[in-house]
Amino acid sequence: MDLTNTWSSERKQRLRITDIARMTGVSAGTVDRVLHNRGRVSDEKRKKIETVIDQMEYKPNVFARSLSIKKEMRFVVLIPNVEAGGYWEYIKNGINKAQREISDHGIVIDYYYYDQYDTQSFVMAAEQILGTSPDAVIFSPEFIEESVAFAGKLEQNNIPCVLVDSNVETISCLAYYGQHSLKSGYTAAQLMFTGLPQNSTVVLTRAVRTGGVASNQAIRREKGFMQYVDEHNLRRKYCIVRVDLSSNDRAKNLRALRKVIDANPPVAGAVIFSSKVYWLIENFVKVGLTGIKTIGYDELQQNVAALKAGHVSYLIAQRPEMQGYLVVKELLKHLVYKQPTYRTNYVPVDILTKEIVDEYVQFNQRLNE
Amino acid sequence: MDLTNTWSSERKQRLRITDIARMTGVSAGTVDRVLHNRGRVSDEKRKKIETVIDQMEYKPNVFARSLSIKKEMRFVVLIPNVEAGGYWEYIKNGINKAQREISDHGIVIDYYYYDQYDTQSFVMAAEQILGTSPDAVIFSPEFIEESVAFAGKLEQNNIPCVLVDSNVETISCLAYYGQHSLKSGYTAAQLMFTGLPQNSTVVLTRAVRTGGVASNQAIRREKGFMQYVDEHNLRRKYCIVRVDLSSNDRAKNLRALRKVIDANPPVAGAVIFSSKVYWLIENFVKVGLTGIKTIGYDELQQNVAALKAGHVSYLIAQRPEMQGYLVVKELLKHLVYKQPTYRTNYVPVDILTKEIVDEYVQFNQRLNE
DNA sequence: AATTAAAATGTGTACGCACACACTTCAAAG
DNA sequence: CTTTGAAGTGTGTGCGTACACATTTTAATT
Repeated sequence: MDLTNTWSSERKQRLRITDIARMTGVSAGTVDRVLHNRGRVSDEKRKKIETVIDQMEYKPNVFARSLSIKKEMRFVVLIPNVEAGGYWEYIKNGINKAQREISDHGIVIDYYYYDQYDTQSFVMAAEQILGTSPDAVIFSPEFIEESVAFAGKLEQNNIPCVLVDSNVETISCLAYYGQHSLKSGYTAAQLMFTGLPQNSTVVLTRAVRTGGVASNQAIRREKGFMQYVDEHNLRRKYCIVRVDLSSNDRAKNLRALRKVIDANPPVAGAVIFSSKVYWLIENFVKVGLTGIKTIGYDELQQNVAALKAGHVSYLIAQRPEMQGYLVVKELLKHLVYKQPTYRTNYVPVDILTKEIVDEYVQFNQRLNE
Repeated sequence: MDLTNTWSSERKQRLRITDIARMTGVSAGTVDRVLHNRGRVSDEKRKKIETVIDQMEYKPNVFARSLSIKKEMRFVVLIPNVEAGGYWEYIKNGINKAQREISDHGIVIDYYYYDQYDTQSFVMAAEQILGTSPDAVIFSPEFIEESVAFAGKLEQNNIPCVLVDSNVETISCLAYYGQHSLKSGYTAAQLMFTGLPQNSTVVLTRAVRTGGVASNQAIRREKGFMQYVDEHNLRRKYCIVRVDLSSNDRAKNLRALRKVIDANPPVAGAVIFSSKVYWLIENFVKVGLTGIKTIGYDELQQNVAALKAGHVSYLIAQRPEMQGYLVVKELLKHLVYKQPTYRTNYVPVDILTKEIVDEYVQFNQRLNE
């Protein structure tokens, strides 16, 4: 059965449901039932309609489709507290952009926050969210066990969820968007040791919670970094020391840093496995240590300023707005458009230098307008 | 006049045109006239309506809007011949993605191609395009003078145009998307010389047209590269030699390369300022030169293979699908949605290593699905 | 005051899809 | 031969905007 001729002659527009109906001698309702597998159609007509749909490659008009679908759903976002200019503000901006796009579907997004350094705050927020029975949840699994538990309860209640920034492989969710932290750490090492004078010291720093635990991301980044070190037998050529920084006691941090630096001259490089290099830099200035190779993460305004001032050699970035945006879009794809999704989606490891950072930032900004 | 209360109580949905009409005691038609500045509305009512629109931040439903707009337009694309697996195929894939999204508007895209090495082919295609009076043109201004002339004629005929990949600042067009070639060349140099043993040779190669002219992009990249060299006084420490490669005579290229390499030992690095590093690598293998630092451009499959095999040290990429996609979307923004656009839009300089290239490629692919 | 044109405003329909509901057919049970 | 209910099929309306067209109001002119 070749229907191409019947068709193309009458109408150069795109194939509509009513066209298919006319061509197969049925009504639009029947075609609709076939398209959505709603049953209640005789085998004979179903096959005929399916043939036309396939042969003529029917694609629904997305605008009409979106207009007529009214979902009236509520998505909930659970992320660490958003401080102005901090990493999570970028993620949130991306989510906001997606929200603007989908608000016409009748979808609203509610935010809940937790304290990155306080497990209980996460557990309580999660509890609270479950009480409101949302249609979907977006969250960042900073605390592994608690996140697994939360995801389990969501699954029990048939609430789909997606992960952002940090990944926990054992969680069965719709999708994850974030960076391959191991590789980003590996890359940091690559940049650090290329051309670095031998017999010098490299300082690794991490932010730690009370109890001395670093974040998932920080741990994996360091692991990636050390993987490079070991693969290239660099422990023999360099002295690599780690300093843990706490989020509250700045004076103590400065002392610890100073001690390590004084004990291991000459320091030739430093990395911070969290998003606040600019703060590390401030400390280096206080200690009187300048002109060393420094690597940090994320294109926060203050980091970018430090990069452009020459105090930071490289920033490794991870398109946070994109992460936030895509994570929402993925829910839409699944819940509204019923399309398949990928579970694990790595965002690229972006390497920034002072010369190319401006275009990077501007590009992301314009994309997010 | 505060209308918020009147409103929020009756309806929690988004504000519609008919709501505004009801609230101001007019019909939807009048509101529509105000929204689109079509005149034919008394000052009194216009002001009243405008007040409500502003105060209540009316935003049209994009889906309804898109559905009712039927533009029936034809965009024309003029780019260099697309070879399978080549750079332009990526740009085209991005354009295709945009086309899929906007085909529901009734917009079609026609392709015209020219030979990158033949000015006349561009001129003739341009002529031909003008004859079909398209609604907009997307093109890549490889040949500067001829492109300026083309853009001038388009302007005379009130046909908006956008530039992709290569920029010509004197052309007044709606938008340009592409990479800041100077900075990408500068970055190549940075990567090349960091950690490179002194008193060695770096080979720069370019593809040239008949007549010995290199492409805009290649010229600017080399300029950026040499800018870095001069800023860091590297001519004293390194021997930098250039080899021009022609597109047709491969045997000759090999001889030229061999000659330069033999005359300037030891060669420690090589750059190719066009998208076919993999081909340069093949020649190096033939010459018996391996283990040197090599830098090339664009994530072509063959380049990626060479990168992952360790034959290429870095690739510099420029999101070609994104360029193609955004350039079409920019036309839409202007012609259909009448929103303002930016003239110059630089795509980031992406630095790829063998470890992170996979995520980069996959991310782009999924975005382009 | 009547006529007429222009300005102002209202009405109705198309856009294409989704879905509720009404209607028809038909076979099995009474 | 009717009744009954399920399976199969068609009709109609809403989604919110854009725009053509019809209608009413206003102002200018005779």
